[in-house]
Amino acid sequence: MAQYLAEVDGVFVALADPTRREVVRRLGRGPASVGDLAGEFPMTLPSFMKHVRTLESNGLIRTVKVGRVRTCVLNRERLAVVDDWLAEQRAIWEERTDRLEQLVTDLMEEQE
Amino acid sequence: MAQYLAEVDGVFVALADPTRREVVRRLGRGPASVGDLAGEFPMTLPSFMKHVRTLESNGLIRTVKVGRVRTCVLNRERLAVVDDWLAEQRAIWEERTDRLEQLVTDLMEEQE
DNA sequence: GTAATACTTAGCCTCATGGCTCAGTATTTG
DNA sequence: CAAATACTGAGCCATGAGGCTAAGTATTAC
Repeated sequence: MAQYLAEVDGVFVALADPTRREVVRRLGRGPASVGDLAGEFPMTLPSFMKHVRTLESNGLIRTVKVGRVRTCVLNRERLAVVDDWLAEQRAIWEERTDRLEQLVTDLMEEQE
Repeated sequence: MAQYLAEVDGVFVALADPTRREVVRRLGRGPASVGDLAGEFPMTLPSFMKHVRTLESNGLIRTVKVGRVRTCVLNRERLAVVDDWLAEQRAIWEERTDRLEQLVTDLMEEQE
């Protein structure tokens, strides 16, 4: 469970960076080499590689090196961590019988 | 659209911190004062307040101060930003006709 | 009206993040 | 085999995030 928490944290942290989210999006269209991916971002290769490693160490992508080219592949199942977290939030909300926040929110909007 | 990107970024950044995710979860059960929320975390009130402000400025919660007590309320709709992002990823994936990554992933697993 | 409560503000400190350069290493290519 | 390619490793640097203390303000309680 502490393990689980660490995993959730890693995934959210990995996705908190716009470059990394863009890599995930790009890899959604299909695998790509580090070099090709890097070409789409305004930074040097070593800098970009850090993002690749972050994504890989948090399980969002997998990579393989063949010859001198490292190919990156999206690990779609990993996005389920985010999905699950959202589902959990919804479940907590749905447990509630009252809907106090709606009331409060409405009151707050009236003040504007 | 740049506006949209900034919003997505803010929400992901806000959720990248475990304390803030926990606050979101806690507020899912109902509104709470800053003091009550802070009591659940091992940090000082000023430190905790920064998290509250981050959540509020990124639209994940709303707060109102009545007398000397500031009450926090979850803004559930804001989680849709994450939901939408995930849906977008799924849509990108589903556009694809081939399923090359599955092949690559399978090949990689065989190597282990 | 004094004291306690519940934040707020200001300012400081440390470490992690994200970017860079420069110098490898390993693979192709010509 | 020499040169180009595609990373990789090491190390530096600036910024910002997240934590702290100390002091201040506004409300409420006694």
